[in-house]
Amino acid sequence: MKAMRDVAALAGVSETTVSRVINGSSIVSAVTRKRVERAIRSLRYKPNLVASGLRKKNSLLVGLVVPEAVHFTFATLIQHIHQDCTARGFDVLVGCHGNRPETEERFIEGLIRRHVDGIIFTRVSDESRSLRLLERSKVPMVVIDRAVANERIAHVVVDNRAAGALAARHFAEGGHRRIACITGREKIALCRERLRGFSETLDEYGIGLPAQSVFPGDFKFESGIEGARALLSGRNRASAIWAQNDLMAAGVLKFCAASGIAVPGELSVVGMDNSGLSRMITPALSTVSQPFEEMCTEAVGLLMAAIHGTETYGERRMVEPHLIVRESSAPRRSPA
Amino acid sequence: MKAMRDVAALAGVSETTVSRVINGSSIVSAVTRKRVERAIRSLRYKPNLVASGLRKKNSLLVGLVVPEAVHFTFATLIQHIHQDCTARGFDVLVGCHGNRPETEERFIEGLIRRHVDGIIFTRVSDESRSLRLLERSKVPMVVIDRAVANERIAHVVVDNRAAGALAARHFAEGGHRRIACITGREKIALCRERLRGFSETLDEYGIGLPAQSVFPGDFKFESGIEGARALLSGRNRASAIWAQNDLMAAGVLKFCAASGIAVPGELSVVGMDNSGLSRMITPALSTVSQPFEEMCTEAVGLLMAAIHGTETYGERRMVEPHLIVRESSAPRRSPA
DNA sequence: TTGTAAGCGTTATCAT
DNA sequence: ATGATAACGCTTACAA
Repeated sequence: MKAMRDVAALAGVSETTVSRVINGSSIVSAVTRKRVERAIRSLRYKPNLVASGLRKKNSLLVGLVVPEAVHFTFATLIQHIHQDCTARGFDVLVGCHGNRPETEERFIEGLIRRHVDGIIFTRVSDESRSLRLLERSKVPMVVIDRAVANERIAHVVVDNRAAGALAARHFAEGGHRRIACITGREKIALCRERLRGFSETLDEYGIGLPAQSVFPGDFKFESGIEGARALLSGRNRASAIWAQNDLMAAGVLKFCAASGIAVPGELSVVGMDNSGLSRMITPALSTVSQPFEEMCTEAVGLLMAAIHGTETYGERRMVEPHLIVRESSAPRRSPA
Repeated sequence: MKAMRDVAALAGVSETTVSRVINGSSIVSAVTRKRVERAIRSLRYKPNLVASGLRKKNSLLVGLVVPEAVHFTFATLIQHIHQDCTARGFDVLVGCHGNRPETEERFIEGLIRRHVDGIIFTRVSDESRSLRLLERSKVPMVVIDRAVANERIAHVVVDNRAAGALAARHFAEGGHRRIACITGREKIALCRERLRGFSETLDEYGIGLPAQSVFPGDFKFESGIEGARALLSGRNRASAIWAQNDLMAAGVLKFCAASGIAVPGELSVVGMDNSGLSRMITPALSTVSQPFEEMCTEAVGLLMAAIHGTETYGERRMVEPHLIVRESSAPRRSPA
């Protein structure tokens, strides 16, 4: 691979001058510039980012740590964050921690060794151990999607309480009274927030949410099926279920299809995420949409600010979810 | 950030010795080793991979270039390749080209500047322009999933002809005679291969595949809907449709649900990929499964061989698809 | 077993 | 406007 030295030799100038031409850093006469540019082209010279990174103490690299890649939410984060980062000249190093704290920690440590310029981060859960590691390392970082309130870390989240409220209000205004919820793992703060918003809004309508109407799921399709089985068996079964993500809501629909329960005739179902899935299944899924693109833009914006020296500790960006009503939810037909 | 020099000073040895302790490269006496290790811990020293990479001429970095992240196939590739690479000590730089040749080229060029150790690559299409760039740069690389026969590049593919054959045989043996196909973009060789396997297998059964029974889709959900509309309208409509991916097959099911066409009663549908979606929709989708995990293992294996100096130009690994029959396909009920 | 010195390919500083 | 030189943080001869 050709180096700057070769270009300098061919152009008959010093390496310094070549560097100046490439970086446009300082004034170079028009003639030398032409000569250097010609030499660069003819040698097909490509600057070595490793060397310049070592010297300039940057890497033009952003580390993105997510739980997994095969998952609508995180695939979407990868997509948009990648988009915004490359638009600003940064490449993206992706790490999946598979919800294992050790893996998360190992990965973060690797990013630090690699001197990435910044990190965007969806943690395993409240139990994540990487935080102090990161605070010590002084690498600019932004937490996205799974944040914990009152931490001294910049973070971007959807208003999860509002998300719960949207679903609750939709059901309550539709005349539903026997309302249930399938949650994600309790160790993840946003699941508690969503449930809180859901529950307190039902309260406002004078509708209770007894413990047996809350099924503890894990964000996976199968737990939606299990949740539906639990919430729809026995007497006094639910007439409306909010699943805290679309995958579990799809599980509910699957259970209903298999059990001959009409949706939305006998049961209204709402999910969350507005994943591609929600348009594809039948009936099309009503859902609480997260503005992922906006979240990612905010996250990358915050990170870039931090990279350029702005203090962002504890900064919080909260974006608003909205309800998308499709076919899986409807007002209650007959009175309770 | 602490450097080796600080460790050396604290331990009272030379930087060389510190390096030796860290790399285990050469013999160090037990006592010095202890001293150095203690110094490393107490300073929380982390080796700078940029500096060592510059010197050792490696980066422990693999570039993975795919069309997009929000897509079952490519998300799966990201997941497994990431898994296999990190297991071998490599981090993964992900780039999405969005099926734009310029973006693809720009991204590849960036990877070369960054001196990644290897590249795994799903090209835009047969029209991709990055190939000569890569050949010149001598960066080890492996093409996955969208390969073109007879290129002097290592590649890993599923046997796409066999995939088409599996679907065709399934329909033919089920007594279907009016059989149709929704393809992906013709510029992608694997779509032509799939169609070829499908068509020639139908031939073996004495079943024709007239041009109007082949709908040119684009791998997206919507084109599945359009394809179904086209193939199921008019007289003599298809009794079986193979969509070249699950997304389009889901579109077909959506169209049927909306049009009151019973699946599999009136129409059998088979997809391809065995995406998560296929289990979730109703009826559950029969599909031709690609062994992604195996493909990724092969790809990473090939790449690592190349990185370690083995010549892999033109090497081809072909893995076998298999048919998964779920609810969306069944033998024809009544005689033609 | 340990250390010295040179070098990886850039860029920053200081001269000229 | 251009160049010489040192430095970024590490590893690898080579020497001791």
